[in-house]
Amino acid sequence: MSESNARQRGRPRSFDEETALDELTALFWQKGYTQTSVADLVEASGVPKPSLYRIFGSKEELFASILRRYMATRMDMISTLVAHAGPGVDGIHTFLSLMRDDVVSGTSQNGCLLVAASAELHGSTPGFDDFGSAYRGALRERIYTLVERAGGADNDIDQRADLMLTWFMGLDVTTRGAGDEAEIDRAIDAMHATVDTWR
Amino acid sequence: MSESNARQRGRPRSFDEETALDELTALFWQKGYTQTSVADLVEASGVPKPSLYRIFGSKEELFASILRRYMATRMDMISTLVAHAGPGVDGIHTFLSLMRDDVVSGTSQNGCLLVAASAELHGSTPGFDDFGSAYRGALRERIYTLVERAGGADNDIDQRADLMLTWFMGLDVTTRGAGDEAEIDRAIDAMHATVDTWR
DNA sequence: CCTATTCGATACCGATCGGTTATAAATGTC
DNA sequence: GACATTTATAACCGATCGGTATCGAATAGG
Repeated sequence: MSESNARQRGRPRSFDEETALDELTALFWQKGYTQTSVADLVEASGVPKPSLYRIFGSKEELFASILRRYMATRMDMISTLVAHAGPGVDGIHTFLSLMRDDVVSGTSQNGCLLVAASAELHGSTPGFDDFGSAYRGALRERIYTLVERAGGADNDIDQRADLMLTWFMGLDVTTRGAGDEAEIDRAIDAMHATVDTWR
Repeated sequence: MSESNARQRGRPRSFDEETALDELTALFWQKGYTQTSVADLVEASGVPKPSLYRIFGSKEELFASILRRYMATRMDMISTLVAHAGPGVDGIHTFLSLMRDDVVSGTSQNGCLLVAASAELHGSTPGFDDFGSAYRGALRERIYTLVERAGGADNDIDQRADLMLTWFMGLDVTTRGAGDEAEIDRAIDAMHATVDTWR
């Protein structure tokens, strides 16, 4: 509570922190963690280098902050999609259509940042593996509620959620990997067809 | 034909090229392309640095050679799995079981190198995106023949192959992302359940 | 034994890496 | 207007990056 508007004395910042975080996120998203240099970050965000380190500590801590922030907004977005999807098998179809919009022409044209980051940093930079499994866990919860509202036996619901979760990560890979629109549509249509058998 | 045994004059090499390639592949596979330095490669493979550059040209060309080599062996392996799987829906179940062995205790515990590489280098290092789409294309051919032998309408076969392809990439992500054995089993069991509906 | 040839060991290169250290420029407070 | 405080500018740091050049060691052909 006492934190907001607490910045009064001293020279004002030349950048907006949220805007800068958006641009930092976009750059990491495009090029990956390792391939993005601090000089790149400074140039793209307009945040001076000493300020970057004063605020975030290091490149690694900055990336961790960005991943946390991204995780929160992405989970909010997926929760919203699930909420808008409605109940029943039709709700899943609606959800898939909404996801298609985001993947084809929305913000997720480079796949999921968390998937890319955990895949890139696994085995070389410890402390980032947790992001990947946390993402899969949070994503599964939302997919589960979506699938649950379509009915079926408990065991079926679990397995359908697991299938859709794994499929979802595969769609991320396809999206990032320069997959053209037709390839993405084939992947999504295939899921549509499978969902149809859940009626 | 005239190429084999052509290396005669000059000081003999202190390393076996195929063995070295295996170790270079393993290192790139673990740490990713960017996070692996040439010094790491030299240390892990035993190939002196000048020899690395004399034979492969550059780090980037070396990685391209390794990806081509990996692609060939991986496709051979998957073709073998498909061949051993046999016809019918049961063949797909067998295929999934064989895949599980490779993912859990085989050579693919870090996921697919091509998936990781194209995801890492996309957007930063041009010329590697093709590997990803080529991999998905070649993989889809093999999955298609597997699914085709289980029967069904042409349209169904196409969509089932697309589903299984996307699922497959998702399994790669799960495998690489420090997914424990139980999580991998859930992903595979979910596919088993879906395949059961194809009878 | 001499030469051509191929490779290994070592040192080296400029560039870039992530990160820091002045010092000056703005602000609010009094 | 003096002062404390926060930020921006710019130069700078050692380390490491990918890549190369030099030179000696090891082989085959003659």
